[in-house]
Amino acid sequence: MFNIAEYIFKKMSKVRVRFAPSPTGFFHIGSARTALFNWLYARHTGGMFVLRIEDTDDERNRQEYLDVLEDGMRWLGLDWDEGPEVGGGYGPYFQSQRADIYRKYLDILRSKGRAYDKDGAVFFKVSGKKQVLHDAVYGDVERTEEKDFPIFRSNGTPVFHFVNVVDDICMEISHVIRGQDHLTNTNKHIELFEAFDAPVPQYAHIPLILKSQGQGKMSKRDRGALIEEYQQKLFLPEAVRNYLCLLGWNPKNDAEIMPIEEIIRLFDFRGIIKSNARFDERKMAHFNTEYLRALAPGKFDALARRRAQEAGIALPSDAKYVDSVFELCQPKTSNMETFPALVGYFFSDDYAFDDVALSKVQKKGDPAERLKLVRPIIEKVPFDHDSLYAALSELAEGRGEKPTDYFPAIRFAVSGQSGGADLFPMLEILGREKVLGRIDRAIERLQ
RNA sequence: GUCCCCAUCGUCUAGCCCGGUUAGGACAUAAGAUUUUCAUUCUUACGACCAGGGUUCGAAUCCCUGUGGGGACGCCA
Repeated sequence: MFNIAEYIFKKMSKVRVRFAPSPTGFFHIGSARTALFNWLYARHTGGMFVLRIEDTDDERNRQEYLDVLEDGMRWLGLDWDEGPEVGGGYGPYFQSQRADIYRKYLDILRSKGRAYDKDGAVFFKVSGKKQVLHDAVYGDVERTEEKDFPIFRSNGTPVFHFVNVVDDICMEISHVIRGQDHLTNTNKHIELFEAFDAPVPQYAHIPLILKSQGQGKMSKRDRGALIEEYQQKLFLPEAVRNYLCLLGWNPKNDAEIMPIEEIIRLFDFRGIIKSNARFDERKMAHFNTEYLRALAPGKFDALARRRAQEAGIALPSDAKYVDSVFELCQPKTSNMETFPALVGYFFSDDYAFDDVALSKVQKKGDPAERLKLVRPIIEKVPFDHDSLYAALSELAEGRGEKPTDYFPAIRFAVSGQSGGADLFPMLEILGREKVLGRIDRAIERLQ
């Protein structure tokens, strides 16, 4: 759908936002959410999303750490318009390559008498005036920055507050969307912008993500805190992204699971929440399940194969067999972590008999007895749903029971479990011979 | 310690700006219905306006105080 008004609006957009992480070797969920909100705002307004790397620490193996970050962002679908790999007219996009620029800007401050040396470092002289920050989320916040602060260390390297502001000026950043932990730092930044006679960008501080349990904000060590975890566990990135959108933002219409295009359309500062949000891995898991079940079969198939191989399941060369198993099990899949257990018995006769499952099955009568009665049916009756069900019904009726009374025992014999794929399709996929063998083996083991 | 921000079910939140709702939705939990097993789905239940003062005929909504939670005060970013 082409909307001419929207097209013109986006062409005229001067919005430039940036995500400026320092490569630490981790991609924290809070950082990811900050990147996401910047990206959403850029896409909503038709502006530019800049990725700038704050790599001032030379000690680290930058490439490897950078890869984690870039992989994570690509995985989440957060493509940047300017920055590493893609370039742009405001480079370089690595702070480690901008030393000359920082010296130049330091000279400006010196010439204005706003910078002075102390203990070998360079300090910025604050105005000491009360300032009002007009934050797009928190409204007007009054505060005074009282202490001069260092902008160059005694080893000659520039400090975060300084480089952050200088880069934002150089890159013509129009909106700064960042974590609420920077709210009180903003006074330092405004002081700096004003000292350079540069326009202060529009700020939008977003709430922090708190640990699901205990005190404080989410830290690297908390479970579920790293994007890498979700990549490894084969979460669907769309699900993670969708959940993250709703942590600290709300579309005000009760919608939760929705396509990213819809979120981009609805995203605005008005919907951003002021209070910090606690991370809920259960809700996140629910989103993942929903997305998994709605996934196009071809995509699910690829994911399933990857997970099966990872789990050491030897998939047969018969692609039709594998496909039919995955197709049958997709609606029962809640996550890819436990997926191997869901399908393992389709690919190996060496599957475990689950104790908990067994006790459930035993509540419906002695499974060994039931299997003995079922065996002749499996052996002789045509191996299709209608015939098997009819024969099972007849058997049950003769004993004053229902056919479903026999389901759990059969399922358990064939899969070692009490739940999983639909029973008859499962039997048909496995085939008569295998089912028979498994029933015999189960009778033996259960006696 | 100083400063800043926040405050609705266990959790994420709508409602608040512009006072009048049986305070709505989602996750989780429980029960029931549907189902040819297991699931799904559907229905229902459970469950909240932090406290105290104002203002008002009337306060979740406006004001103040307290309490609680979070954050910032680094030659970290």
